[in-house]
Amino acid sequence: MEHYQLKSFLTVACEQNLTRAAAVLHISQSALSTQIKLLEEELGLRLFKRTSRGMLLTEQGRQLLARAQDVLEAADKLQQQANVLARGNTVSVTIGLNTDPNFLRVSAINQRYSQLHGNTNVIFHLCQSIDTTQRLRHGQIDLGFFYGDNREPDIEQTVISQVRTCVVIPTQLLSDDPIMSWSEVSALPWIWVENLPFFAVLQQSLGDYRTLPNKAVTAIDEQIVRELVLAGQGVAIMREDEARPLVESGQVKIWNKGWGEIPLCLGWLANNREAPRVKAALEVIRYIWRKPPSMGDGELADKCWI
Amino acid sequence: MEHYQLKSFLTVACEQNLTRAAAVLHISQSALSTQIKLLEEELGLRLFKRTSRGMLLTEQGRQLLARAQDVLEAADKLQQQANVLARGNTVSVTIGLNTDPNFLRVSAINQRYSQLHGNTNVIFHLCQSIDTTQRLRHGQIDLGFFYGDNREPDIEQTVISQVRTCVVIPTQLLSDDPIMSWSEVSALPWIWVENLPFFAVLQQSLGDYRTLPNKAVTAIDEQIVRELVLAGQGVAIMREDEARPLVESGQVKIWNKGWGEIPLCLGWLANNREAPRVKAALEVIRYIWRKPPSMGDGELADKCWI
DNA sequence: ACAGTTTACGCATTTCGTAAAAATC
DNA sequence: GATTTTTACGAAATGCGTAAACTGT
Repeated sequence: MEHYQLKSFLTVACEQNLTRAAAVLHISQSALSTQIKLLEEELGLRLFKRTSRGMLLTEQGRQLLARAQDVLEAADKLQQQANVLARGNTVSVTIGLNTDPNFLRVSAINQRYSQLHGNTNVIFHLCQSIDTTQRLRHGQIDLGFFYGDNREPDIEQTVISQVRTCVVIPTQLLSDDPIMSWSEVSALPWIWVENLPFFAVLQQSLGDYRTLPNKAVTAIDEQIVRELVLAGQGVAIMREDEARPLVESGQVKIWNKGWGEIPLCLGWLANNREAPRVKAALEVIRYIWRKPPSMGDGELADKCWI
Repeated sequence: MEHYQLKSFLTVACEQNLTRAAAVLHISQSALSTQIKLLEEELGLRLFKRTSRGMLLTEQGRQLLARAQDVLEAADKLQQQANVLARGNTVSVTIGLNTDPNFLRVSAINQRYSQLHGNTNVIFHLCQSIDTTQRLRHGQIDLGFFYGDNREPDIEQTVISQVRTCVVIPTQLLSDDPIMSWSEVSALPWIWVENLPFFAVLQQSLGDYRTLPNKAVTAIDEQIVRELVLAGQGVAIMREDEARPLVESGQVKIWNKGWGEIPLCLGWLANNREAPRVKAALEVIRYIWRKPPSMGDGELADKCWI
């Protein structure tokens, strides 16, 4: 799957016609045809429905086009930032986020950090728990949040908080019986996230129940889990705070035996332990996470619009 | 700039050594060497410093690696979602967001939407104002937010709100004189966002002052603007609500002649005017945006953690 | 019959690998 | 002098274009 294939995919989707798209891309129809064909083969599905009047996106193609555009956009940004970097520059402390910024209180962290250390500044960067170690080692981030334990010799860590997780069941999937056993729940379709250590916790608390859940769909990230749960596609494990609004709107129920707890940790390179920016950031984050968030406080307060 | 080059870039950065990286990638050292060289030439900067012990990321390389990893991650997600789509599926209404979800009240929108229409669900997708039209036309999004006016025959729109914008000046760049004229401000370095129509508004309100600001840096998106402003790299135009916490933390001041207002619009394909999911979503969004957000309400209420 | 996509096949470009040269500690 | 990157060049692979075949309206 190469960049030029995605660009072709996008262009064909726009033009809805191979001939015109080929003209736009300044290549021949036949070359474009094989590009699309190879891309479809690689992805293992049909992106377009071929009609006598042109190429029409399939539903699958429609959904993947959005993702393809994400890739192209990210690549654009890379190119543009390269242009920018050919001149200006910026130095700062960089913090990796393994989940949504609001939950991690980035706004409060930034505010306090820059109050205490006016000259430097914080850059937040999204990255999955699983990548944190790697990104720390190569200096892309100075500190990083991640779930679970991650004992590696060159990385130090501190537990920031315990995150409560729960099993959410879309109302569509509920049986009449209000009480469900693990065997009943595990038989339902599950929505799975690769590389997210939430399930290990559930397994612990369930103890004996060794049955593995029935993985119906493997999702890509937490956001997609939310989409799929809302669509009633399956049961999933979510953070409690994320599940709450879904419960309140009546779309899901929480399975009362499915509660778990997982540590939210903050890690940094042992070598950088004494670096001022790291020490400072660590102190700030510990301070911000000492107290639970509440209305008049932290991330909520400075999101207020009035 | 192709996918395999970025993968090579990442691997070399990880291994800090061409020879090892080549082994990981199952290609020869020489091939890898030329790949990196070509990538550097294309980007117009040096990604690595060559030492006798291997390849070390430059500061520019470090920053670009983060972006490259974003691209690779997006590509991974595309591949994974393709795998998912080879089986399951989901149907829903999709809404494009041109700026941060919290500001656009996605949580409140989702909550009300799913209360009223339990069977469908909302999928939010980030996309720049400039892309909204295109994404609407090709069905990637059913409705989309964008800034400013965008009169096109096949797209209908409604003004959702007026967004107040202001000119923020990092304290580092302030002169002693508390009152600054446009010629003084425009002479400062500016941080620019391609494709964001904030400046047109400023130009209107300033009227006579035709001097163009001194564009020091062209940033890639709003998040980077924020980073660069915090780093004191230049003056920028931001949404008022985004600027407020920066002002409160004393990092920037607002230039009092720089206030502007720009419409936040919601658009949809004229052809889809009667589609139930579009009508329903439109109604919900209008309702949510009728009243200003406040503490007990909407996006803040359901982010509460206690 | 027409507008469009797919397939076949030779050609051109790109990329790769081997091996030698250059650079740095 | 050991380790590592760069350069040179022939070989392999990949993508491209022309032209013919195919498909549905």
